[in-house]
Amino acid sequence: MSKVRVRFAPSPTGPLHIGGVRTALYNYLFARKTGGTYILRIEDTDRTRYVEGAEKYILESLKWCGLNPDESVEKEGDYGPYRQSDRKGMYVQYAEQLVESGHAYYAFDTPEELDKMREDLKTPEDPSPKYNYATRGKMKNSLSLSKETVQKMMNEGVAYVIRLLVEPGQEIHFNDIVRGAVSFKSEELDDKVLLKTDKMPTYHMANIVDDHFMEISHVIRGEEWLPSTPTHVLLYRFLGWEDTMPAFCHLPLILKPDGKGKLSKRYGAKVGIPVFPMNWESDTDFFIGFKEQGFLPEAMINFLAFLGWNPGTEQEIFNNEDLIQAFDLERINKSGARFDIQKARWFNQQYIMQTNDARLAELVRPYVEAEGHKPSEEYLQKVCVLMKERFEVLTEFWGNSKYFFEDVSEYDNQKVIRKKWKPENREKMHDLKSTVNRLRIFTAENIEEHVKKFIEENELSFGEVLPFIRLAVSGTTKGPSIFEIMSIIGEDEVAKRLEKGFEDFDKIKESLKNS
RNA sequence: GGCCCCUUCGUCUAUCGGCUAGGACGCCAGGUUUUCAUCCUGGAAAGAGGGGUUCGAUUCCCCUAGGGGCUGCCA
Repeated sequence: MSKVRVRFAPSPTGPLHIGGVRTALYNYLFARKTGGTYILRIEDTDRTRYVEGAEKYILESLKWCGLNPDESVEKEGDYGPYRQSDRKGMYVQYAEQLVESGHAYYAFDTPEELDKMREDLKTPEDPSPKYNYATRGKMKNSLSLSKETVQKMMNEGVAYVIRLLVEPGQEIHFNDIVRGAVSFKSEELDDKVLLKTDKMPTYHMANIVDDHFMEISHVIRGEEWLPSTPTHVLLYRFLGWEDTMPAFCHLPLILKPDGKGKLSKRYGAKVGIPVFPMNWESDTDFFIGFKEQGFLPEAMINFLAFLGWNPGTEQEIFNNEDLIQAFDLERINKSGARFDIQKARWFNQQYIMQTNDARLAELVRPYVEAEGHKPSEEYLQKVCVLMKERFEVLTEFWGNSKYFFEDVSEYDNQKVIRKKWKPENREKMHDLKSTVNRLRIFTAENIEEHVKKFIEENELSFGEVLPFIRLAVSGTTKGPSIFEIMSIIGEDEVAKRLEKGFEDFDKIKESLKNS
């Protein structure tokens, strides 16, 4: 087999959708698995849809995801340029070549005339008439007009496009790696525009020319391209490139989590789930990203890899290297996969738990600093040790861990105060505080030993004491071992919080009683 | 509407003619933790329907139904 060269070819019309990220991932994985080359090509042939900043966003997103291309606009290889607008001059000659060989023709119809044709020919049976063998004779093109008229219009500079001439009565077969044999009848195709009036190619023309000259071996792209693939096969054939035509691999779509349909950006915004790798902000739009929602790129990639593919084993956690090893185009599923944010969160939690303390501290630090605290590296890492299995996404870290960094201002469990707090034990609790505060060795083990001993000696129960130490020190009844928490926070701070907490509990109990 | 693609637990999926249909997420119950999370154990939960082919179909074929995609001088 000749060398594997694959490309991810997004269009810079906005932020890179999560489905695009998965397409990039599968291209990347396949290239790495086969020792091939993974290329990024920017498909910016539609100037009307060009969005400022989108290309940069795509590049940055891929970087964050760890899907760095071997060749791209930032890293030119031997097949450049890697931006289609920079390749503009290449396409015209092949479009012209197709006209000369009788496989394409000039068409002068204005957008208004096209609309009119579609409107006039529309019937209940055929609500969307095509520009094809049946209709092209009625339109203004070099097939329906006389040579002289065409020449005259060209001389006058009348705007024209070049359209592919598709003859009816043929079957176009091709093999898809995911779907197997697929075939279309040529009369179902339309005479697709190849070259637009601005001399820019359409996707159909550009992707064939570029894939050919970039020596692309496999086209791995979304299923939405399946219906236009026969047109692409025809283009390879008419250009004389069919013998080196790439293999096709059409990926199943990523669907909405609930009901039906393709996962869209609007939908994601509506239900508050990320649909983009990173935040996107423009004059008109704001979309939240996985990154800003507290996802680790490895977790997101692992999750995405399993949306439409699986290794056939029961292993689910795959790092980059594992994915490359296990990946196989043959094991990609045919049907669309629903996006399940819950599962994505589970993957993220798995990765957080696996992350070493130093890196986790680094990941979590921005959230702590955003709250105005600058803990030492050592301190933050200690907190991470205790908290790492207690949050699914990074953004939840602060809410669950703030008592390590600042005083307790409120208590999240009033019920336990109302039911179990005994003001008559106040004196004993005060003694407990003093006992704890006197400890010379302030380790979790030592605190635990002495607290338990104190409880026994004073004929208290764990239930009367432990929840209140916890609540006073952390403001919540949830969390890691209270003795570990105390040892990290330190004896002075602990004494202060116990004192204040016990006082607060008395007041709260009193006010709850009255209300 | 037409064309193409798809169809196993709620969701992601395993099964390449022998199935007591396996795993994961989520859910429920129990255990560990006198908290929470983690972890462990158990549970409920599926091959759209109808025809074939076959000794035997979730698996192969056909039809129906349902879903999705495409149907632009957008990609």
